[in-house]
Amino acid sequence: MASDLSPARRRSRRKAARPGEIVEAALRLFAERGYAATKLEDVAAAAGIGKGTIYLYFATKEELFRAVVRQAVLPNLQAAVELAADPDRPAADILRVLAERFLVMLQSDLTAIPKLIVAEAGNFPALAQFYADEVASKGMALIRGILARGIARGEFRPIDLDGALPLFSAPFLMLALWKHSLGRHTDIQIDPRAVVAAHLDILLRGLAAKATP
Amino acid sequence: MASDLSPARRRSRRKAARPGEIVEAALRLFAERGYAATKLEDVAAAAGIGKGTIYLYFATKEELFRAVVRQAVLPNLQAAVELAADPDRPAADILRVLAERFLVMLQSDLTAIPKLIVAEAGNFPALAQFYADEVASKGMALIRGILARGIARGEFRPIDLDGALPLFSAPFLMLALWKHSLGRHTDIQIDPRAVVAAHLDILLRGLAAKATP
DNA sequence: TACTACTGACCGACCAGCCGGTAAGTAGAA
DNA sequence: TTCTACTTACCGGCTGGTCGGTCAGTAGTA
Repeated sequence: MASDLSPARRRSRRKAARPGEIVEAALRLFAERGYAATKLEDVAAAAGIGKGTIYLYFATKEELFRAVVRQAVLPNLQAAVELAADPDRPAADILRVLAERFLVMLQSDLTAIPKLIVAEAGNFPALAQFYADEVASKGMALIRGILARGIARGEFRPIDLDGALPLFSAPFLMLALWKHSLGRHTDIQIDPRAVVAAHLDILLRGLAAKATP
Repeated sequence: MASDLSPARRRSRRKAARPGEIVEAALRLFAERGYAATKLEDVAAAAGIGKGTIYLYFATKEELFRAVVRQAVLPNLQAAVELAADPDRPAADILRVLAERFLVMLQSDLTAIPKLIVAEAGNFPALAQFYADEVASKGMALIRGILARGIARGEFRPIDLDGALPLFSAPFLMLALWKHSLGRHTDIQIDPRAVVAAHLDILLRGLAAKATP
């Protein structure tokens, strides 16, 4: 990464690039160790800079945390909203594409964000609220819209929308958490592709209006 | 709780009861704040004793954590295993009873354990491994058995078992995490009963062999 | 008096945040 | 091109506060 400490390049000025590098390094370490157990000194080392430099760009550790969450979350959410807006696609199709995109995201550290939020919600109420409003709330509205459209068009049978809302995302959450916690410490193998395939298979069949061969 | 500090009753406590009281208080605080952010001094206060007393029963904070997890997890797991062992019940029935039991557990703080494990797996590999082997592994074996039996009997259609394994528990995990993190910091209401009902409805229909009216 | 469950002041390691100092880079003059 | 004067990104040793863990002492019991 950006950690080439060779004296030559060390002091090069990169004011514009620094914040992004720091956030990236912080995400990596937060994902691995959690917020409390991550030392800013280590974040600095991982970013290839000195500890003091972090404070040129972020006032406190907490603010760095907020930046990490914001940077990781907002672009992806935006993309998902746009996808779902397409009024011509069948609902089942949209769900499949969303699932596909998740599998790609699962390669990166982005999916550690839910783990961090879950762990630290109690200690950072403001951050929790931000996430609840910006991500959870919008995400649920998104799914609700897709399901409602599917029902309206006769793709899906009528169901209790409120109850069904969390069901689409639950397996994705589980896969994300697994990857960044237990999955690292056991031999049990979970194949995300298989899980997602089974999920779509069972969910779409469970939702389907009467006739599905 | 156990925090009656009236000098009269204070010393009359018996050695046998202490560990359980401490573990109970610790679970409450860990659930609320997470492991790192919980001070042993506060645990002691919540248990109505002095800080030093904790060290009469637990060598370190980490060992107390392990005790909390063990005490919260093992009895419930045992009960679930016994339930699933009943060879006469239809598979769908067993899943319904498990779901029902989860809703009861959700009233207590026990469901904060997954949150703690997810958050701290990276920092306590041994604990993560314990949980992976004792809970995740056994839990998955349990579900696998139930699904396999359902398929063998023609209740369920044949599906990819490995992929479908995590799907049953995913919504429960989500409900547990929601209750102990985001749910505390937002107005969004999620009704666990409705989610579980929708889950069983959709899952069982998605799994069902051909004929389901 | 002897015993023991318990206490809480204290210690030391740890780390977020600070700040005086360093040197990379720049611009203007010659 | 080269020198000098200046700016500022960057560094890392230090401090103050926090908290896990200790232990000499207290109070209840027999």
